[in-house]
Amino acid sequence: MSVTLGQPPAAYAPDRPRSSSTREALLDAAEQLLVEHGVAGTSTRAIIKAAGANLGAVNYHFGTKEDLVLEVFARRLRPLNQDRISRLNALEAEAQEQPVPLEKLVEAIVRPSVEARETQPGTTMALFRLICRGFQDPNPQLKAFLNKECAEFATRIDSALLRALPWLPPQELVWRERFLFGALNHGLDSWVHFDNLPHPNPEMQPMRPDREGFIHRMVSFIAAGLSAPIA
Amino acid sequence: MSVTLGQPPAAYAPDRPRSSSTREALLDAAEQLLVEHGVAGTSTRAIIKAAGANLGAVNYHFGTKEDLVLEVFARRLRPLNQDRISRLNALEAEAQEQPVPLEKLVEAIVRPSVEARETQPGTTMALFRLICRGFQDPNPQLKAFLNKECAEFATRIDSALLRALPWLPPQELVWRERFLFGALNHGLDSWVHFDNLPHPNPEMQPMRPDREGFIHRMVSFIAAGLSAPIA
DNA sequence: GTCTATAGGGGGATAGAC
DNA sequence: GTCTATCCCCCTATAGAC
Repeated sequence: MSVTLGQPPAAYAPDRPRSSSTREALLDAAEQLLVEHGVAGTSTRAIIKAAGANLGAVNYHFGTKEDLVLEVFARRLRPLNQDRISRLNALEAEAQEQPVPLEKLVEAIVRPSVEARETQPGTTMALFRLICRGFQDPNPQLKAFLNKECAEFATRIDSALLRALPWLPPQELVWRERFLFGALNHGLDSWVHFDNLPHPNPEMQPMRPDREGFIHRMVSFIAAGLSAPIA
Repeated sequence: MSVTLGQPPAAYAPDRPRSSSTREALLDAAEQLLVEHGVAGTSTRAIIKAAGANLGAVNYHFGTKEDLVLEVFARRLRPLNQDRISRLNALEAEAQEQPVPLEKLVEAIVRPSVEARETQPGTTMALFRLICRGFQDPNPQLKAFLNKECAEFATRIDSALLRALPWLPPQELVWRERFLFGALNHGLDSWVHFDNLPHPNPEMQPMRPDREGFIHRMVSFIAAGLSAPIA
């Protein structure tokens, strides 16, 4: 029952987005689906379908679904934290042994997240939403992996903040940093997925600030919180 | 091949926690599993197994898995927001037409979350973690449902905060409230699931404050952030 | 109200052809 | 490196007995 003999094997989805390889296509497709549906809500089959690949390719390139998911996170987190560390290096070089001003440090945390779209080709803002959620994911392995990826930057920012806030006991900084990252993650999520739902109070109908306006608002709130007097 | 004829039908898990009904058992079991594994990571079968019930019971009492999940949230959110509104009423009565001080308002937001375990019998602290994650769940229906459940309190706290911060444009408050709830959710999550992982800097090895200490730290940070000067 | 049985659809992983 | 076929599992929802 052979027909049209000699026809070359056709790609299954000839108009799928072209990536440099199947591996990249899988990562790109997985990233978008994870953003939309979360880790537990995304199946390997959905990923391969969106990537125009097949089940075997996941096993070949990543081993398991979980390894693929971790690489999706790592691919974006590595340059993000590198950017943060570079900014910290620049600030500390500029300050010449003096403590770096608090607002500058907070900006070094916040800005790379907001600007990732521009500094990392292919990154969508929605990606950061995924990272935010990852830190609260029920899967403890994912949480541990993300913490490991951020460990170097975390150590650096800890000591810089302690120098900027010399009157603050280190034990207090630990908790304030957690509030900081909560505000950052949730605020960024709100900004990226801004939905102009009608507000009961028309005066408070939210407006979406531009990038610099958003960074400024975030830095102001966080710097004030970090500087709060202690009892 | 019948054996031990006449033996009464045994419960599948005779030592399971006794609730007032199958319905309550399902809600209790679902709540714990949702906290541990998230919405997409929790199956109806896992719920019925933990509750010592059967698949039909879910359909009978709730209709679908999703309806069960929404009721798990609603059962805890209703009294939580009632508590917040009651505190707000008391503060406004006490202030007699004057604006309520900012710290008092923030405490009315924070304290019911932290104290839910005591004011709502059966509530575990972990439950709040679930609610926090629900607001970032990929399922938009869940997010919309939670927003609806919190709408009354949200309206009330908006106007109270605007009175306490008369110099702050309402448009600015909108964003600061989002930072607020991010800090609250993430901070509470850290406190409830405090894991004493070794910190690279021994000085910053975190200690878990008691309930009042935690509320105080949270209120200080948030009140300072809300009061930050505007450009 | 409670339970069993079953329908009907995906799920992850892998073996082995090409 | 890529793909198909397949194993065996778990999923939700429902029909209908008790």
